[in-house]
Amino acid sequence: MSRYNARVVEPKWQAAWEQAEAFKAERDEAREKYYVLEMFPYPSGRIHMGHVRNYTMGDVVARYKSAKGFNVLHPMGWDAFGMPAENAAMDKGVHPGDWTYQNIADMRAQMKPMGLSIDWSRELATCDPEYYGQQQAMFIDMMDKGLVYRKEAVVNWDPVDMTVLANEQVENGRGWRSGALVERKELTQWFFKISDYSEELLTAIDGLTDWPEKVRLMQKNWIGKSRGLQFNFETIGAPDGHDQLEVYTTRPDTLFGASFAAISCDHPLAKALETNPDVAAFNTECRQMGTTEEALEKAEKKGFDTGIRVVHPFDKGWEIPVYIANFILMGYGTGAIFGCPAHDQRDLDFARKYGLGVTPVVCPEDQDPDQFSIGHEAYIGPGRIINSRFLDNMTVGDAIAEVNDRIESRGIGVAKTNYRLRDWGVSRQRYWGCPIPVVHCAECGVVAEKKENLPVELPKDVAFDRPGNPLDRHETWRNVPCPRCGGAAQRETDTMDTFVDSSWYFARFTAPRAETPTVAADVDYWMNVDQYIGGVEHAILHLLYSRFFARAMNLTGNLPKKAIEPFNALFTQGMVCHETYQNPEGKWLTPEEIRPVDGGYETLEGQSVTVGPSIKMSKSKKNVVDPEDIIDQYGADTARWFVLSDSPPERDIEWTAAGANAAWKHINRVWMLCDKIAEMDLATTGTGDDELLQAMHKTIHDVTVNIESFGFNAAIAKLYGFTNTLTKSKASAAAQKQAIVTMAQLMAPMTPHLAEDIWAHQGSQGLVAQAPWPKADPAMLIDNTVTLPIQINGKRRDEIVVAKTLPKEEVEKLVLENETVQKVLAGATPKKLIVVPGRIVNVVV
RNA sequence: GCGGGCGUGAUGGAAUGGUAGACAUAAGAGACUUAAAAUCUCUGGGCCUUGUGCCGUGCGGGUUCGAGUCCCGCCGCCCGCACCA
Repeated sequence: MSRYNARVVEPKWQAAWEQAEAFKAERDEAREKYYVLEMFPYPSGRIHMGHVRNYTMGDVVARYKSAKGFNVLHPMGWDAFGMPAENAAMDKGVHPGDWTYQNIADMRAQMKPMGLSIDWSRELATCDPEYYGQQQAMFIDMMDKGLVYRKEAVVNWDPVDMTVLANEQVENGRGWRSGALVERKELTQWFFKISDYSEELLTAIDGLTDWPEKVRLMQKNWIGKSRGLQFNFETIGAPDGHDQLEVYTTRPDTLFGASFAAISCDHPLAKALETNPDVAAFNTECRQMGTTEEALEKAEKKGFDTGIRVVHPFDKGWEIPVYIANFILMGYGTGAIFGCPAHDQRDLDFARKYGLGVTPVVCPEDQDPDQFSIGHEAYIGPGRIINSRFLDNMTVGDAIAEVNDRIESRGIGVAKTNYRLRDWGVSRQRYWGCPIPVVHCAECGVVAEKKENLPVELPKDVAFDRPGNPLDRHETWRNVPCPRCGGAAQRETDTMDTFVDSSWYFARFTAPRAETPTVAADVDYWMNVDQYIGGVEHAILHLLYSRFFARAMNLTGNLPKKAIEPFNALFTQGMVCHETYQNPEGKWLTPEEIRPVDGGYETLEGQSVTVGPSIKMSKSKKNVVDPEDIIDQYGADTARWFVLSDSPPERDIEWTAAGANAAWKHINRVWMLCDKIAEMDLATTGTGDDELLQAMHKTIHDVTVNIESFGFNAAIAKLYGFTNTLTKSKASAAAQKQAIVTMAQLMAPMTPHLAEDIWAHQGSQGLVAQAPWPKADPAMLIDNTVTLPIQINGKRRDEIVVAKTLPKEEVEKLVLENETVQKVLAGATPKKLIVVPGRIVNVVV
């Protein structure tokens, strides 16, 4: 009897696949293609269990689809630009490029032993000039099509480090390195006009039927279409040029409940008032809040009474105070609102704080309008309009229409559809990103680089010993002739958001070495991505930007019309979690730093260990398990089997040593079974061949259905079940051999190395990786009899076994003859008898 | 704060509105063994009055012959919030 040794077997089959070029994807118009893609990783240098789970899922799909006869494309690349490389440069003095390429080499070396069916010949990194040069070409094309523009936008500014900070680099309003209070600063930045596509991106969501409903909802809410009214108030006491204040509201029906107006601290009027030191101080305070919407919304609502008043559009004598408020965003609507505290919680909180009036103007149907008042909760539901003169007694909808009509007919405003989606700011004041291929010329202005000069490569000789962007101070790189007039000019030193890099890599994979961004024949054949797999944390930004970019690429001729929705199906997988451990001092401990004792753990030094909840694996909590260690110890198949087995793919999975060990034991059990069967004399007869083969066909059917529907854990449960059946079977050698070979095929997407070894051990020809998927015989799936539970008043009390084809009347007769039913009925007739054929019987008494 | 999701035994989870707990882990008992490991077999939601019993899918209501599943209201946890990737 031989034992299964993953350490020997796995590299052997990986070499066999490589030699057979089993996963090389070649365009072949005669075959139907299938494109599987997992979200490509950031090259941090170490793979983690989240990667293992993600790529294993993709690999199951890729190997399954390949067995089903599809021409599969399953590539891998690196999302290689970004801040960590610059941080490493600052901390360790290494060049971001060297650091990144070393990490890529390390991670690739950790991934290869997983046995993924990846076409490595298509590997790319977004920091390859070969890649980002094509991205620059598309940027220029997009400029030509009017999809790119510049405008002022606010950034987090660290006044000590003299640098722009990312939101994650701002901690409690201070820069993470300097500790200085962060300011909001306005810079001229590059934008993509994603807002041109707001409506298109919204309506097209309805066509994404194979995306999770939650992701589609999140995108719809993010785009945030609203119908509203944009109109002008006349102002009293405002500086010159501000005799009107334009506001946007989605609730024009509440206009008679208005008790204040509020503007953003970045609103032109607020800026114009900064000659008043109190206003300047308040605005400065607002600007120290950070730029995230979250910070804005969570912060205590504060306002500053400007002393300016606006006149109610329907009552010349009604003056409303204008506040500068810290919760109004300049980027949404007009950066100014009117507040109706009775029907908006934020406005209500604000009004209570500053002692402003709260007049209810919408009364719920079941309330008496004379008694209805607002306490601590705003009323945002439907109802009848009250306290609103000509609007009284209208519905909310009618009142909105009426106010819109009156405002429009007076020419002081217009009903308008608004979107929450803002244009995509792509400028980053950093070195390690794709340079924006533009030159600033004193004569010609902003000029795109000539395409033949692409790529605009990042200079290698840079240093990070000083704050700021090294591109800004790199004289020879920066000073170049103007592409148009040839005069002295300067390169743009902003680089692109890394989301740009990841917005088209899936298209580049179809022709990764081409000298144009894409090649028509290749994108036509391979696009779209048939199955995209990644974390739900990308539900909005990455996926929405990619949808936009695909449309832009279509406009610039780089992508066919059919690919403007690039991902046919999307699956979002859960995270990998692990228990957390702390010593008595509260220090986090890794799973290697503890050992089990009765009912718990202790440190290797014998200290007691507090076990915390299972949370996402993270370096800071030290609850990480290194995939490399697991693969060394158990082999890749064990790791793959375990990350698929215990939890539904969309949900979080808890990594446990016991679970990994169980997966390993099972792989060995299957191998032993295979070995036992291989040693049987093929002429050996037995009993129960039919039962075994029926179980086999049912397993083929169940596993197939479960893989198709991403029920990998359920597929594995069925394979466990079939292993038990086969272990106990007394069937003939021929039937058992057929069963074990079929099982190898069914396991191949999850445990490809074991499957190959069983396949070879049973004397099958070629590779499982290139064998067709087994087919379930429909005739073998039908049971002749069925066990029917009998419920009495909805509770299961007994069961009967009947022929599957038995008519309903016959079933009813049998049920009424049933002993348990007779006892309960005691001679009476049931009130109701429900027979669901093949399912259940319910007797209502 | 806003948007989205999730919640079932000791544990991970299964279950087209139709037998709740498949499959697996931990635990217990047994077989084999000088012993241990490994392997195999059995038990495996809770309660009591042990019955044709009662309770049980985060909590409270509702719809239905029948609800883990559908609806309403809570609670808890997780993800995203536009410069992390």
